[in-house]
Amino acid sequence: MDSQNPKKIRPLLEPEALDRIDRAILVALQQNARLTNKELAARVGLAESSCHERVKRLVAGGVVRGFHAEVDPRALGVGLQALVAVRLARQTNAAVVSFRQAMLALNEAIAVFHVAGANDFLVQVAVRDSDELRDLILRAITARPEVVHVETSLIYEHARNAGFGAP
Amino acid sequence: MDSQNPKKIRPLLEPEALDRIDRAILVALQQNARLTNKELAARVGLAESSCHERVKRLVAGGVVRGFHAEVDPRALGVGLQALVAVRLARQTNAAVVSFRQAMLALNEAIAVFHVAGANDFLVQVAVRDSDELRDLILRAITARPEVVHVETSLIYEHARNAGFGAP
DNA sequence: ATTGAAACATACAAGAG
DNA sequence: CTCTTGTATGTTTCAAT
Repeated sequence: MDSQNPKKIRPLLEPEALDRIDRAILVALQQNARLTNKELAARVGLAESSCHERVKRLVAGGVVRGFHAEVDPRALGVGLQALVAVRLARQTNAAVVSFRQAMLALNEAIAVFHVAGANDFLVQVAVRDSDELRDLILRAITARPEVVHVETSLIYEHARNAGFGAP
Repeated sequence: MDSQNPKKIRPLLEPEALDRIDRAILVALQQNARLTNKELAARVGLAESSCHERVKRLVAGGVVRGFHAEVDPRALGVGLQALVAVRLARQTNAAVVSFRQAMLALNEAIAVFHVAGANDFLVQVAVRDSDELRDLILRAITARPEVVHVETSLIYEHARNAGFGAP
């Protein structure tokens, strides 16, 4: 980890810290990304033009990575969710990359965590029922040669924190 | 679990299945919730007014739960994320509810999974550094009387699946 | 359900205080 | 940062199909 040998020249985002208003904007847009600039400006106590500028800066600077609609999985007929903990035989780069890609290629996968700990991956999946879950795990996970251990936990509830980054 | 004693009368969402166009709308809005209605209509091959109606229906019917901005945690100075697996002493309703609420009250918590398996909860947290992580866990999790076991996994990467519900 | 067009609102850019 | 002006763009309603 030599500072003279930077492996990744990352965009460095924002050297200047985000002020109180920026944070208020981020909190508001996390809760409702479809707020009009007008409403947003009123909430954070700014003129519309200033607010508009700030939002543009936050998006352009990569502070805001995107805007996403949250869809109820039950509406898509997949009311059963699970977290599948996976341990690989060896944590080589090739194994990690190929497993990760395979998981993201699954329509049933909602999110993939690559972690350091007892397991290597946690894959959040949504399926119709337990039959589909079993089938998915056997077909798409257990069957992979790099996988040596799988442990499944049904998800009762998945709550997101509304105001992340508030104070 | 008597069917004559339903604990929750849930909205029942949509009895009618979502058609191909609805799904296309959902996929598009998951990837970019800030698509203009105009662009969205063009993508799914509908007139603006029809598309607008459908989106309204999907939101009103609870199929779309909300629109959220995704914020880069590094921009907020919290570049270290972890998944904290927690086991409770007893899985009573009181213990589960109070632990859940306590976790969601933490600004460091991004998401809380209540699961069935070896553990009872998985809490996704974002902190500045490992010192803050240790402090958070000791102060807000381990210290709780209902908690009997905690296991922390650092998150190397958290990838979201773009087109959930595609086919 | 879907449509096109009118009526309304907003976003966005640029310049001045 | 705020205010303003201006224009382009987008949203929303509605009668008709």
